[in-house]
Amino acid sequence: MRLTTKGRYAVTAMLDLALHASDGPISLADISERQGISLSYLEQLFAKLRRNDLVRSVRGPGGGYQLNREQHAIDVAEVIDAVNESVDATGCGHSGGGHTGGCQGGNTCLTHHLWCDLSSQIHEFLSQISLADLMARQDVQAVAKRQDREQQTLIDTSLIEAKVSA
Amino acid sequence: MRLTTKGRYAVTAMLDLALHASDGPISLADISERQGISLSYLEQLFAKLRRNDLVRSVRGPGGGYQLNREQHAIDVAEVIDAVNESVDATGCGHSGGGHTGGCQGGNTCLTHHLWCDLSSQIHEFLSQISLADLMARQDVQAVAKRQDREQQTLIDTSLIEAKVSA
DNA sequence: TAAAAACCGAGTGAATTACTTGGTTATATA
DNA sequence: TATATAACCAAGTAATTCACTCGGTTTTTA
Repeated sequence: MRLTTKGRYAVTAMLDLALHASDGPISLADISERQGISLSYLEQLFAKLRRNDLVRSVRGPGGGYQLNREQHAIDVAEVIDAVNESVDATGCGHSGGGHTGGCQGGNTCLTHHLWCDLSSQIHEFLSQISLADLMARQDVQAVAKRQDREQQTLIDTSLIEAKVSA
Repeated sequence: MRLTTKGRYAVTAMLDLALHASDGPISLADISERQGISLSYLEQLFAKLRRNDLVRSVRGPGGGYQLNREQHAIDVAEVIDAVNESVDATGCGHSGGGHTGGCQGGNTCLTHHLWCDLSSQIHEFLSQISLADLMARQDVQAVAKRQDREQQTLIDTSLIEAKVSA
């Protein structure tokens, strides 16, 4: 279980999808705008999310991505695991444990089991939080509301600019 | 609380110090041999550990490093924090939380509080584990015993080689 | 037919990791 | 007092990852 900004981006994007689920398919351009993540990076992340059956895509105009399961049936841990899929399995790290490398020559290192414990601890924590849980949080609601307002402002502004240039 | 191999190396090295505390100061060369970590890298890590008062050094022949506190008074979290000391404090991440960056323009991102929760969860877990706790673990005892045997074999071998070349 | 969107691959600058090289200083011991 | 040991220090470096850019193609709707 690697914990990097990559996984955070993925969870943020998935949560954005969940929050706007009622609007039909959501384009990555929308998510990019709202969450401040580059479009191409989102494309890479969603390719992995799609491969892991966490989202489904609709192509063409009006298309975008949708959650492939109910919001309470997707947990944070699997979102992070999906984008971190990197099959190395080198060293002593029996895949899944998260502790790959660090043990020399097939021998477990001193702290091997500690990291395994920690890894499962983190996994346990994150697998008990679903997208539905996140959506119910007050802080998430507040941020989401602000982001929608900001995006609307952007749209209005560009409409005005379009009229001015016409 | 960043979790990388860097922190793991540091904890492994500190645990090695704790396990051989009765032998007086331990040289980094010994730790390097036993734990398979490069000497210079250890030097860098121990410079930070020393700066954080986790170890003290003895220079000259027979010198090395010793724990600067009792084994039960040093926990895993502070060892990791010591080697990860990188004062950025950019973005929304109020230092200590661990979630730096990811929030655009001073605004907290959707999952800001989630990562703060997780970070404190991990910190909580690791701060409750002392070097003494680690030493008491059976798996650690077993690995330590094997490592000492291996090192002794190396010493014996080089002694024989020295005699042969003489 | 044009535009919107997913899909795809290659490349890139910045940061980090783990390490190497090549020193200097301090100190115990022969 | 000479020598070896070991901490201490600074610079550089290959490999990896991250987050992103660029330049496409394919599918689908209007």
